[in-house]
Amino acid sequence: MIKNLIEELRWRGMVHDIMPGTEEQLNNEVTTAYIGFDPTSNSLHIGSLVPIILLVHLQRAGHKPVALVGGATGMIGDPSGKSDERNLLDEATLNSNVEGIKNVLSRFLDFNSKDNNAPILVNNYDWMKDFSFIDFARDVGKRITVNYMMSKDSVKKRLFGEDTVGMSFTEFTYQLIQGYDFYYLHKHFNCVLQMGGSDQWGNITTGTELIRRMNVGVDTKAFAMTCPLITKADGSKFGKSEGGNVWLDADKTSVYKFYQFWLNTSDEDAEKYIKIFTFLDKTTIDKLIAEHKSAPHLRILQKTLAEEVTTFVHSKSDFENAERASSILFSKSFKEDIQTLDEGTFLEVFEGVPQFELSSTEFSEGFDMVAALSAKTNFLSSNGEARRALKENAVMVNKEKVSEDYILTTSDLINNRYIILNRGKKQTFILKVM
RNA sequence: GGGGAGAUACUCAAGCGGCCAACGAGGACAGACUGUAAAUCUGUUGGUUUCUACCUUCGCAGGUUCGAAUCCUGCUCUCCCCA
Repeated sequence: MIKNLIEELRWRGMVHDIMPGTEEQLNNEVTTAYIGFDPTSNSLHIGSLVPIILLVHLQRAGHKPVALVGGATGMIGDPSGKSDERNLLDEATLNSNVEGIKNVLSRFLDFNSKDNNAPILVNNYDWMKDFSFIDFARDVGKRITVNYMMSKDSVKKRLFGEDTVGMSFTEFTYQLIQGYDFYYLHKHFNCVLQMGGSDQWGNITTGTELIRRMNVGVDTKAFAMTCPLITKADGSKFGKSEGGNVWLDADKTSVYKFYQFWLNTSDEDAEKYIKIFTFLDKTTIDKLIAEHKSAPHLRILQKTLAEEVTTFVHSKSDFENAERASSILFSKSFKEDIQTLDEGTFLEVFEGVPQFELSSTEFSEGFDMVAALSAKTNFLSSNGEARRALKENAVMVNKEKVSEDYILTTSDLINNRYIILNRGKKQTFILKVM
């Protein structure tokens, strides 16, 4: 019934720190464990994919996952990993963020399930909102010494770091509030394990400590486990594409872009990511890695990674469209391939590619490249940028390089209607003449 | 409360009366090479543009000057030292 979760996570490279006894606990009985999500935005990006996947692994291993949305903690601001004091969000924003995050989480975990290890979703605002400051100070604050709190890295870094910016009392309190969450879930849901990214270790252990001190004399179980933060081999920040975050929401990051993000993973990272971001078993992954090594130019790892993650986050058909769009846009026989698509398929396949519609009269008046890239369409942020791109020899019309003086005509139209514009190989735009 | 330092483009960071849309570094984007990889080399990195000029930007508001990111006054904010 229960599978060895920790062993599974270990070979995937998803265990960073683990409290002694955690593995035994998970192997002995169905265990309730939680992970918190910060409502700093109204959706989640791929940075939150790891904790989501952890919860799914947890459930698949037969345990009960709890997803906590930090409606209360979001009002405070977690100092972990931050070198600056955070700006506070107003309540309205926070509420809509909480809702947005609940929606995203619901796509991966079925909170309506009736199974006995069904996932549950909680919001810490529900139990924090009526907790008075005095009560909190007496019941919670009294249990933990300031000395203990100060020893946490997140605090030390802000107090004694190189360029200290100081830290407000508000943020200092954060770990206590998060610690209380764990205590609350422990008490009301028998939740004995908190997981999270490695930057959460300090906050999580404050929780286990608090649980022990609030249950003096009782044999209390409380465990912690963190997974490594996702890094990239070249040291740049994981999860950014063309300067922006990669979101789990098709409205914010199109499926095409999402798919492209994973496809562009470097060899070195792909090997690591396929273990973390997919649910493929060890044999399959080992085989893929071996295949990739013998023929790296085929990019089997990247393709499988992109397929698996896109299907998990979006859907099989979304993945198929994104893959088809990609294979056409990057095809050597682009002209022929594109002709084979009928109108409906064309639109479906290129759904995630930025598009602009214009009337045929507008078009026949003569469309120069600056107009097509920016002035009329806003594909690029300014005419200047369009000119720059043209000067850099980076612009293609239907995959053929053009210069600034090129004028678009009806002979450029594909299927009498579309023109594919490229800025570099990776930025594609579609011009639709109606 | 007293004393000192500072606020410059995405970030760090020069500039200290005209030569400043502002050195340099990082990042980002692009070109070449490749495998839509990595590394490397190169270019670009405020806006409009008839490519020449103009417009907006160096914390905020005023002032001095032919002319200010640079000088003066006030304000706001940040950091450091002393009490």
